[in-house]
Amino acid sequence: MATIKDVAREAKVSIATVSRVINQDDKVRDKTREHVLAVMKTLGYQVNVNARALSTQKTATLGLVVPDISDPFFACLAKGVDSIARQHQSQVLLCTAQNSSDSEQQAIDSLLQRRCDGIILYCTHLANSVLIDIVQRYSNVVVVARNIPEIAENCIYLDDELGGQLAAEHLLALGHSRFASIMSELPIEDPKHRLSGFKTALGKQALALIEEQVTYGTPDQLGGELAVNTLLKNQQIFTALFAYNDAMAIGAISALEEAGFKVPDDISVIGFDDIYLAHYSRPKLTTLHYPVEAIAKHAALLAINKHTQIDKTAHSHSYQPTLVERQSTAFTPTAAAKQSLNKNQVERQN
Amino acid sequence: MATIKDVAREAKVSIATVSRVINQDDKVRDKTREHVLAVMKTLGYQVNVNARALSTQKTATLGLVVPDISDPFFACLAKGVDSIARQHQSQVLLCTAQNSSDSEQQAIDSLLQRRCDGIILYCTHLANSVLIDIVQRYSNVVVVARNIPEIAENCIYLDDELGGQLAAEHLLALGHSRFASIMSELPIEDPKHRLSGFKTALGKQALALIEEQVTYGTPDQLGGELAVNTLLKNQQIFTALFAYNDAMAIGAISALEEAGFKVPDDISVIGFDDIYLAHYSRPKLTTLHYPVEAIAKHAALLAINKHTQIDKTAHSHSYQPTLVERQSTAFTPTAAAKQSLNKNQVERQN
DNA sequence: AAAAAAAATGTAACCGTTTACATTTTTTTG
DNA sequence: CAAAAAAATGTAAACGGTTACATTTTTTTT
Repeated sequence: MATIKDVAREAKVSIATVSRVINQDDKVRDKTREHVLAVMKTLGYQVNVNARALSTQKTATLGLVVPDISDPFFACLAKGVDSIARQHQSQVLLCTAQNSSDSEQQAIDSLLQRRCDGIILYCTHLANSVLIDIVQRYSNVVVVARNIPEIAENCIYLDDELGGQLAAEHLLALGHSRFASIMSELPIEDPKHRLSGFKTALGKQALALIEEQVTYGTPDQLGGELAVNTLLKNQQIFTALFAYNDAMAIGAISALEEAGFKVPDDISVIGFDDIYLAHYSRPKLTTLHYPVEAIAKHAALLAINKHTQIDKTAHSHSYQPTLVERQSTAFTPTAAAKQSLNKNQVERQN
Repeated sequence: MATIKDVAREAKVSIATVSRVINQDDKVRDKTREHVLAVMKTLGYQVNVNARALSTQKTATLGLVVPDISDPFFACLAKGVDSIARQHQSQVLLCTAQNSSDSEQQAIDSLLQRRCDGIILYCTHLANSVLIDIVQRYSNVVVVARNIPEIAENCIYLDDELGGQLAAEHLLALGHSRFASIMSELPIEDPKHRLSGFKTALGKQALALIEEQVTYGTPDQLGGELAVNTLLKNQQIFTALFAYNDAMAIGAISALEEAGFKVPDDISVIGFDDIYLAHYSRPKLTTLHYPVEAIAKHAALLAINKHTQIDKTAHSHSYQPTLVERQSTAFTPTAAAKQSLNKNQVERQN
């Protein structure tokens, strides 16, 4: 592949002049520039950005670590990061970590070794202490979906506790009183926070969610199916189910319908994330919207130190989920009856 | 960030020795190695792979261009490429091209500039002539989902024509005789091939698909909805619908049910790709399986010139789709009646 | 048209590695 | 224990760019 030297030789100018043409420096005579550009074209010259990075100490690269890029949630995250990268003439270097802390550590090392201008981490296995160490050493690292006090400035996360509360409040408003939940078994904090928020809101109505009504599984469709089957096998009775995410919720609906329950007529199911799966499924999922693209963008800007472009009035480091009502939740049969009674009364009054 | 010089100075050895430690060269005394490793650790040293790339002319990077990473089809493609990259101690550099040939060209340039060891392209806008030029100049470029004779050795693609045929044969076997199709409006060849195969198979039964029974849209859920609505508005009558991909098929089902048709009872819908959407949707989609991960892996190996690891007996440069029967297709009402008649007769005979 | 000022171009050091080759140190051999 | 052989370490040139500074060329001024 042609180098700057080849171009310089061919164009009979110095490499400095070629470099100026490449970098659109205006201190080049038009005639020279055109000549050099022509030579570059015939040689198919492409600047070597690795060499440039060495001398400028900038790589125009944003590193991203996610567990699995084929999961639509992370694909959306990647999309958000990519859009910021694009705005800053940068590219995304994608690392998938295969669900182990070793693999996550490796991914991070390889991004550091590439001297990414910024690094965004969605880690599900690495311990807080490791992340703290990394962020303190390398300040261009941002941690997504974790709230670690020691490195609060480099964390962007969703208020999962609030999400759990909103889910519970929605189901309570529909008249439900018997709940169950299926959560992710991964060693991260989100499921704990979501569940804790859910329980808090139930507690306010003097309702509870006991241990037997919660089962765990992998945060995907299959995990949802299995988790619901465990609930059913254990004879748990419930009319409303809170799932860790949309994929699990969809798996849950499958398993429930397989078992003869109608969603939402017999059982209401609420998901989390609001990735586009939620639209595709039948019934369309009621879920909590996770502003993942906004979070991704915020994280990316933070990572490349473009704080100025972040709308700080709108968001601190914490984002809030919002309820999206679709068709997988409904009034409980009894509540529905009451509701229609009320409606009749209202109609009669009119 | 610490450099090799810092380590050398601190460890009181030459940079060559440090380099040998980094690269696990065995010509280093154990004692020296341990000492250097210790210094590297305290300094938090990470090798600068850009500098290394300059000197070794290898970047351990695989470039990938796709239209949109949040589309699960491309996310699967990325996953396949990533898995090969991982096997070769490499990383994936992801470029999304925003549905324009300019954007695609830019993405390719930026990957060339990074001197990726191999480059995999899924381009939906760039003309064949441009791709031919690129591949002829840079032999480590592989084009996915295109069959361009001039650069056949660097193309990996699906036999879309066969896919269309299989779809038609499946619907014919279910007794259908009135067809419609919704295809992608993007300027690529896949939809043409799929439709052509579909028509060929219909032709063999002296059936046809006229122009009015085909509408076009963006290859996503919304595009599917709109395309079906156009069909319905134009009073097209059909009992079987062939969609360009699963997302359009799901959109189509939405629109059909909205219009009062039951899928598959009134109208059968067949998709294409068999991405996991196909499982999530209700009814689960009958579709043509697109071995996208296998194709991605094959392309990645080809791009990094590891021909030896490709199972050539199993696959040339062309892959074949396979029919996956799920629940979105069924016998036509009349055929269903006949079928049950046959069944009764068989039962009576027994 | 010569001198001064401005613009264009060139020279060379540097970025952080790897690696062939030179040199020094250690081990083996007789 | 000295010489030879082997092993370990160091030196310096490359890799392909950028850029401060020096030099040359062109333009402006008088």
